[in-house]
Amino acid sequence: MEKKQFQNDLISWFAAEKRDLPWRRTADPYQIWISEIMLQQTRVDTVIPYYKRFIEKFPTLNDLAQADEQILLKQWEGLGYYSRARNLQAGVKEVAENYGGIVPNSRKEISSLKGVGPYTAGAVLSIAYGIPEHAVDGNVMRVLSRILLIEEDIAKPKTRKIFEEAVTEIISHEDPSSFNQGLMELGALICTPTSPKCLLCPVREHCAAFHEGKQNELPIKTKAKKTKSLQYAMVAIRNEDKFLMEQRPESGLLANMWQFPLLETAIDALPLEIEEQLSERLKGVVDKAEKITSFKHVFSHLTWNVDGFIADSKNIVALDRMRWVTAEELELLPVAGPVQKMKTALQQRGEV
DNA sequence: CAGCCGTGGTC
DNA sequence: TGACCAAGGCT
Repeated sequence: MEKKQFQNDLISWFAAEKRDLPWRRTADPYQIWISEIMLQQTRVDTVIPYYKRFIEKFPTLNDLAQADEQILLKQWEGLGYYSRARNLQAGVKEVAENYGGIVPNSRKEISSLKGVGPYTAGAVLSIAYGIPEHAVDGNVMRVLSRILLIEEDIAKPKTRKIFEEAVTEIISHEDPSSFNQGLMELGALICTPTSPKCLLCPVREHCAAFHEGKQNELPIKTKAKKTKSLQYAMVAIRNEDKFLMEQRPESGLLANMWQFPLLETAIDALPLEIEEQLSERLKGVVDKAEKITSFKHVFSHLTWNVDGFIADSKNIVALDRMRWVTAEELELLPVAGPVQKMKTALQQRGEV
């Protein structure tokens, strides 16, 4: 491949066709960092409103470093992968304390920050600082697997190294930012997973797969395993105008997010069984349980089948990591998808 | 390394 | 409707 010509074709196309995205209107390494974390495994259209609100709420690195975790998680609510938010804040605090508030500009230092892996390190270094470092994500592996006809399985972790070496070899030293973003933009707009638009591709003369007619066979990617399924009862326990909420554990699924008390159950658990198990756990009396909804929630690696109940209680004292809240206070707690679905069911009954 | 970690869109 | 996908990182 003619390296120089490839760089020119890619960068020229990017200059002409790039989308006008909010994080492309700033040169602030902190704001670019935010965008890269939000974009991990998440679509551009989904990220845009979150990014705008987030930058408005936490305009500077110090604003985020000093933020309350509940406020931060509330801003992240609905985006998913909530450990990203907590790792991001941990990384930002490190920069505030150990780097004088300046995002470090070496791969070694920036990679030591919580939540910053090989991709994000290269993205921030190249986009914010113009340093010719590789930033290999799913787009880049798909695009280069076709251009360079690489037939390694991109689902395997060790394959990423092959692409990092390839990018290091061909990256533009004049404009590494446009080069890296150009590869990703090409993957998003032209060199898509299915039916790539080769006739519109600015670098198709450099593409080995196109010449061989193999663009639809690449990349090679083994399939994911199917997810496990779990059955739960989620119970809105009411005492006058308040509901009992509990905060999930500090690690694992939906860490530190809030939920209505949750009980792993057999399929079609009866209201009486729910009352009994909850009274036992909460050391009080839970009664008048009534099923009000039933839904499925699919996570990346498992599925929750949830029966939603409403129940009464009079003498329950909030235990560790629990709190009685009004409908108004409930709106301030960060909650994930399953609890949102429960809140919707409660709203339809006029309970909140 | 494999498994864990969310959500919403698409075909 | 199920399977796959989208600018990954942590353990």
